[in-house]
Amino acid sequence: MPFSDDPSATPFEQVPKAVIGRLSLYLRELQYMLKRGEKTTSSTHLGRLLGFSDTQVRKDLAYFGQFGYPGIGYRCEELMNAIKTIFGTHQRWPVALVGIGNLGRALLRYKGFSQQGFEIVSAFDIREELAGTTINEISIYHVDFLQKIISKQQIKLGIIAVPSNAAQFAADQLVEAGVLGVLNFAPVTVALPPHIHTVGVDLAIELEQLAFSVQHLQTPEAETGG
Amino acid sequence: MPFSDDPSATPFEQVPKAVIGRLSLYLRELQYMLKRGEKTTSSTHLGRLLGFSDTQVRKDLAYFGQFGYPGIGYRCEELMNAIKTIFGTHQRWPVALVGIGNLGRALLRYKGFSQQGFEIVSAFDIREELAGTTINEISIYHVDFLQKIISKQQIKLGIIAVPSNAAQFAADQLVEAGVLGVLNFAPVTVALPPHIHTVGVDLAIELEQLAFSVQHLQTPEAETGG
DNA sequence: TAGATTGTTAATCGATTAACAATC
DNA sequence: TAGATTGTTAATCGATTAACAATC
Repeated sequence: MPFSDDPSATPFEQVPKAVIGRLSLYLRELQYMLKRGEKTTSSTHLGRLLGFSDTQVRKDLAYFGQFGYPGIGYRCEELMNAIKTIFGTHQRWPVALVGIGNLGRALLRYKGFSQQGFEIVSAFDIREELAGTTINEISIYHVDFLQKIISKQQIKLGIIAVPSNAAQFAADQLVEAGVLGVLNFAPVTVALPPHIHTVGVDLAIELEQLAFSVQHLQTPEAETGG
Repeated sequence: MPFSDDPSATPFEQVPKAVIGRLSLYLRELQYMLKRGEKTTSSTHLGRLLGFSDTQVRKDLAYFGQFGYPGIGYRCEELMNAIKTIFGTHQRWPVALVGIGNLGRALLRYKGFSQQGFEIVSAFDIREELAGTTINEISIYHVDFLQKIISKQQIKLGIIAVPSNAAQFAADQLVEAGVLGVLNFAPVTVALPPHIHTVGVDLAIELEQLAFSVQHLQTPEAETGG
């Protein structure tokens, strides 16, 4: 019964960043396989679904230990659980959201987060009239209470969905409240202390990448999947 | 007056994919600089804002030609225009949206697209009751009319914001209508012909990446910025 | 057994960085 | 001029791929 504290596992810092991105995709596929009642899969099968080579799938997983059975492949449920453990999403992560505009509202109602082990537990906006209301049973507070509430709830992940000119302020508030990871949907770079992790998602940039490819590239290999 | 058809430029197919991602970030920063009235910048300055080295900024730009002035740096407006030309966003791209749920509605109201040269010109949903309505002045049609409308409007980029189980159908429809690039927000991998470009944005996966970093990584280097 | 498939090593390929002459 | 900064080459570093013994 191999696992992520396998002696053959590579220290996490030495795992290429791209591997972590693909790991999420493997997890997603495994979850669909399980829904369809599939018990086992293989590196070839998983790779074909996602546009990667079988070698790459095996190598990626090998960074974390030995999960497969020669001659058989991988047991879907076992591998899914192993990957969830690597991400820490076998347990629930409470998340805070700042900014209840169009995008913020959509995020509050998005089903996909809870399916992957994340739950937005509190939301904040600067507009007084939103304070005290709820969306999808999630309470909205005035941003003045952000620090107190987030530090009390020991929330470690925050989502920024405010206008660009408020993004740095929102990020600073989150960090002061003890958040360690920030998912930033504002199309602006925020400057944060070195120990804080940031992922930026700029919706227009995603289209830009696509526009470049469509114009200039002939055959797309596997493009960004997450 | 250097430009992207510079003789020193590398063929687009040989440009590393990661470079294109960073190019979008350079463009975004340049636009903010211009708003602030800054006339010139340098590879060091641009790099520091984004967490890249000056060498990397210069090397990235060098794939496309010579845009800088030794001893001076880069003229913001000139470089911005050059990058826009590379992306093709000096002209407007019409875009189609499929799926008017929470996320679709947010995308219809999102200001960021038009700022970067994209415009959602038509939207589609399977629910009869939405057909004929508009959001943000964008007409919503029944998905039965998707092919006719998109091919007539010669739309080349499509956005998928439907539930996972409808994503493959939506993608197929878009491709049949002549779309060449698909931005997919459904948390599922869609299978498409080899000449079609896809970018997948899975909101939960972004949080997963963050969760991994927060748990296992000490000092984040520059993380995904777009 | 034969066929399938793993985990791992070594070889290849690609991307980043350091260094520096050329330029303003 | 001296200081700043580019574009580019060569060296380094990192990631992917091919090959294959081991296993079921």
